[in-house]
Amino acid sequence: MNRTQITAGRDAHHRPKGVAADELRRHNLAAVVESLHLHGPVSRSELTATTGLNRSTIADLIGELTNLGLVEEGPAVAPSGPGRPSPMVRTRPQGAVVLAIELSVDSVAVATVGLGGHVYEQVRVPRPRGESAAETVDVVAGLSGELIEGLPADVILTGVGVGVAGVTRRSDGFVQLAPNLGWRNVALGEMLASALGLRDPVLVANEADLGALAEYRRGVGAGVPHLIYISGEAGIGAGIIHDGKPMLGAAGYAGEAGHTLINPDGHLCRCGATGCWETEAGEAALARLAGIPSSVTGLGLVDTVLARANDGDQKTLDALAEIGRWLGLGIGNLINVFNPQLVVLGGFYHPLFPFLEKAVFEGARLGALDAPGDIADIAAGGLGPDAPLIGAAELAISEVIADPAGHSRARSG
Amino acid sequence: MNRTQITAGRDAHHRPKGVAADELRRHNLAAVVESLHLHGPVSRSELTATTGLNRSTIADLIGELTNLGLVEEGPAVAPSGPGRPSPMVRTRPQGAVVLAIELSVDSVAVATVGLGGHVYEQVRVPRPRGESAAETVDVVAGLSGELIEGLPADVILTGVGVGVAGVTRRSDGFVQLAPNLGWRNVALGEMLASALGLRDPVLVANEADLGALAEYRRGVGAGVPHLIYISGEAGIGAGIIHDGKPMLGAAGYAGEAGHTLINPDGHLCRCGATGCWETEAGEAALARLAGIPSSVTGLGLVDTVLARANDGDQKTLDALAEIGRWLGLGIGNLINVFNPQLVVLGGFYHPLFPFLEKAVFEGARLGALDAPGDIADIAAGGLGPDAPLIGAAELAISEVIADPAGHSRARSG
DNA sequence: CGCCATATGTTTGACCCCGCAACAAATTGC
DNA sequence: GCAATTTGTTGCGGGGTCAAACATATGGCG
Repeated sequence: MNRTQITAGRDAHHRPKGVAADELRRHNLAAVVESLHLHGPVSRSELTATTGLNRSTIADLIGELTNLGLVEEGPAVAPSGPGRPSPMVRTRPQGAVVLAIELSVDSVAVATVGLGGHVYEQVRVPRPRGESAAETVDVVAGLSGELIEGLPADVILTGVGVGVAGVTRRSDGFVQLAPNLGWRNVALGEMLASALGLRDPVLVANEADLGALAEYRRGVGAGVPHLIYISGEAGIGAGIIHDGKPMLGAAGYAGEAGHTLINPDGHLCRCGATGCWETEAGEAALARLAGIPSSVTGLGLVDTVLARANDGDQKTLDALAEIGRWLGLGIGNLINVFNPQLVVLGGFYHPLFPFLEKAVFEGARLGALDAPGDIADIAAGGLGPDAPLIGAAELAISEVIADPAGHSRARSG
Repeated sequence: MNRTQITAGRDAHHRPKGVAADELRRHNLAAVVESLHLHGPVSRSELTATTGLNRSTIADLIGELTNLGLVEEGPAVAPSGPGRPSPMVRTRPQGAVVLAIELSVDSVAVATVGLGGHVYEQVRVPRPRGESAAETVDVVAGLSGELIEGLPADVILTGVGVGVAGVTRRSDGFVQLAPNLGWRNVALGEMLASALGLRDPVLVANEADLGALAEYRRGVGAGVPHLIYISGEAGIGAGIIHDGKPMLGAAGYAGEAGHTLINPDGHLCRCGATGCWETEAGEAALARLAGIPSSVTGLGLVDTVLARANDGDQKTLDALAEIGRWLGLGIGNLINVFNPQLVVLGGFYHPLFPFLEKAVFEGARLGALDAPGDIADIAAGGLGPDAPLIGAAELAISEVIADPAGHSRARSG
């Protein structure tokens, strides 16, 4: 708590800004690119319908985007009725390619992804628990170099997105605390920028926030404007999409739900407190209740539990029911506080979902009030373990989408 | 939890909309009105600076707003340097007046408020606990009629805002559950609309959401874009301002933090669950711990506690420390999840704040992670018990601000 | 008191962006 | 092969903002 810093924030009084005509153009260009990026190729005439803009305006916008190399037109397909067929418009992936990086507890992954979501290449390698930030950055830089080498010659690299399992400041990619990676106060954004040697900005975000973004844009939550993504790795993190936009809080720390108090008589958390949600519903709780040594973690733990559960081992099933119950109770809390339409389970909850489902729903039903509970669903993620990686790509691509012309200008200028 | 309804939401896939030129005008008119509404009179030249718009554009906008009766220009004041003095621009309160209504547990209040925040008149009367919705609406309609009668002849009434201590659906003002008012499934928006007999729309919102809005616009949180307002009445509610905008969730239920689980071994809540935050930190907990009969509630309870605390009664002080601790722990949870810059305490926490402060800060420090905790402050509200009432006015006035020309058109057409 | 410097309101013209209407083009169906 | 239909294309007009030139209102200075 800080009684003085707030005054600084207050000086930045909200002063509504006016907007000129070029802002209009930027907005409309972004609307077209976003639509194509998210929903794939559509005909010109469909674009006029969905955007509400005039035929001639759409023609003009597409012309500009074509010149920018972000979009191309193809032949019309399946002219279903009478009338002149409308050509299909699609993104040009090579017009804007980003490097996506995920630094997770047990693995790191790198991918090259183009506008529209085309994945050029993707690799994932294991990461030893306890590896230092410098070492991990080295590994990632190596992988990134290879992937960039492997790209076709005509692609334009335009940004880097990074997901990391820790408390991350958005403004500069500074990782305050990543207990499960064993990191603290790491200037990850800077380190990666210099290790990669690219002139593009490096955007660093929390893994759960990116999982949420990915599931919202391309997963089970596609088009659901109010959703929460629960990332179960060593700890628990939550990413929140509110009204179609990531909810980040003042500095980007929002969603640290793993360390909310849910059971004062519970177990000691590595954050120093007692009874945090993740001590009752997280990986450590699962190992503890299932009677598996705490040295078995990550994928090893999941595989062991999954094997035993499939064999019908009662102790394992009970353990899953118990952490499922706590998981559900915590989800109920989040439902009360955020009123989402959907809660998406990722991380190790994803493969275990069939065994957790019943207890999770019961716990959530118990914890949530009727009104918000009635409109909330719970589901396993649609993108599996790659959700945060895809989210990292989306994060970087969003910069291009937000200002297609400005971005290209900056690149050629 | 509902496994089917979500598909309906998904059909409403986010399709980015294009924007035409008139939207630009609306935005800029709104920017000017909002600036004047929030920050009071400013000179024309200051407006050009803060909005970033051109001198000539500002002149044009002010001309239109003057014609609409929303704004007027006065003589320049205090020309500090050389140069032609710039006339002051201020809101014309009578150009858009709203009726604000607050339905609280122990009292109801009504006010007439003009653009810029000018309060014409304001009344508050006690409300017996247990009064039915129909009875309360009757009382409020009577008070409203008197206040509207008392308005000057030239004012233009333009909307109604209502705050109610319950789980409220924003779209139609339907109150799902107001346990502390004793209401359930009340079509409050409709009832008030017909009882008032006005043609203006009636906007109903949760009391805590309006408290947050009020403290953000005119209270201790003025200009702090990430804040949480805690409303301590019979229960606990939270209103969230995120990035300068109310965070409402999918249906407007967001912020029901009073019923988040914080102590599984705690007390039974009237919501049916055990160990909700409000059973540990709410009014009932205070009475229980201070040894005051549960029949003493609301203001009576606060007065009793305050008197005893001022006398140095140890049992009362201990009770305050205990609920302060729980309050702080719950605030710590909210800080982790929302990463706010400021947490504002309202309702009965406001008068008791001096006795709660120490324990609240300790609890919050314990519950919050370092990173979000370092940038969060906790403070008593700046508007006292009237915060939700002022918020109700702001809610209704926001409609005018968002589209000044359109609103006037609708009125005269 | 008159002049200059300065800041700001006012007017005019230009540009950008979008919508509209007329026309041209491409397809279906008869 | 022709009408109906849908959509791309072109030219025009209007709304909105900006930039520049001009007009106006002040303070400072000699």
